[in-house]
Amino acid sequence: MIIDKKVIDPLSTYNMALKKIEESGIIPTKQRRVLAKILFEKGNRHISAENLFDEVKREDRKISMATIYNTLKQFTNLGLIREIVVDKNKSLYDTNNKPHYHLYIEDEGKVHDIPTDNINLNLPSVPACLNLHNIDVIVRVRSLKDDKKR
Amino acid sequence: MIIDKKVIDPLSTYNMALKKIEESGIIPTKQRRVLAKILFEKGNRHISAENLFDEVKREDRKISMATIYNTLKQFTNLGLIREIVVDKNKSLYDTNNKPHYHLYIEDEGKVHDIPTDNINLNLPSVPACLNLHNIDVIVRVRSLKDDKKR
DNA sequence: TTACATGCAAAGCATTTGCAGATAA
DNA sequence: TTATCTGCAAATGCTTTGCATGTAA
Repeated sequence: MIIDKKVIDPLSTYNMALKKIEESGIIPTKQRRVLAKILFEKGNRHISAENLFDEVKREDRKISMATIYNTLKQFTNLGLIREIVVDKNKSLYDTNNKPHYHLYIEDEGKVHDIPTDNINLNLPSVPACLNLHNIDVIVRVRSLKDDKKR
Repeated sequence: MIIDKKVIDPLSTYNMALKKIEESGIIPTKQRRVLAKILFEKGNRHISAENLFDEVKREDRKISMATIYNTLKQFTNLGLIREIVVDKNKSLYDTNNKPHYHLYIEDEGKVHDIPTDNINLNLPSVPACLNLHNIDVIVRVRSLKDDKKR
């Protein structure tokens, strides 16, 4: 299996995000710029609200959880990031907005991208009364070492 | 697209569940029998803890939410049902324990089964260090009438 | 100046847990 | 009898919200 670790021009992704924020009518405040930087400068990420909070702190800044949640929702609505539902206990946000699937390592809580061309998904067409929104594919695995658990 | 509505011998599914409960060492108490009946007698279902609670009430019984949650977890551990994560706000439990995928109608919160042979999923093999647990495929759709929303 | 954004603390909500009383075998 | 189960109420943990204060343009 090939796990996608390719970083697709992170700087331009960040700049594109900033541009989208400006164009969208919301103010590119300090907080939003800091969060966009963390989200997009390092390439494709799968990050939780709490992780984001910690990374902000690591840069000697502070952004409240309320703002982080608000911003994540706004960025999601702008199509900059995508919420991925792999575990009901914690929302993860995916900065890769190109089509791809996910490999979820359950005992580590880690998510990796799988390029769509690694999965041959031959879906019959959706009925006319329904609007296809997305197809989520989550390959759930466990590290062998933790196999006894659960 | 063919949505699987086929009911696969619900009575025997219920009996198999009862048998599995007895064999597993947990006591087949009144509450567990009532819940197994609701879950398995009507064929394949996708039900939440709250829905279950209401259905119990509709039969002029009462089982506490604590017991419903505990029982759902036990049944999941026995492999009788499977937790499906389509929306982080509510857990759904799937009584169909054969391989299949899901069609999720987002604006209705409804889930339908899709037979695996309707989706051609050609997955490369998983590395030896990882243990394949499950592959979730969720086809997310919206009713056209609700398309303006969100 | 003024609409919009932030952040604190409180609220909300699904789920879990502690524990005393109840029940199955 | 005794281990196990049930159910209440309280606790938990993530997420959202109300609202006073702060900020960008």
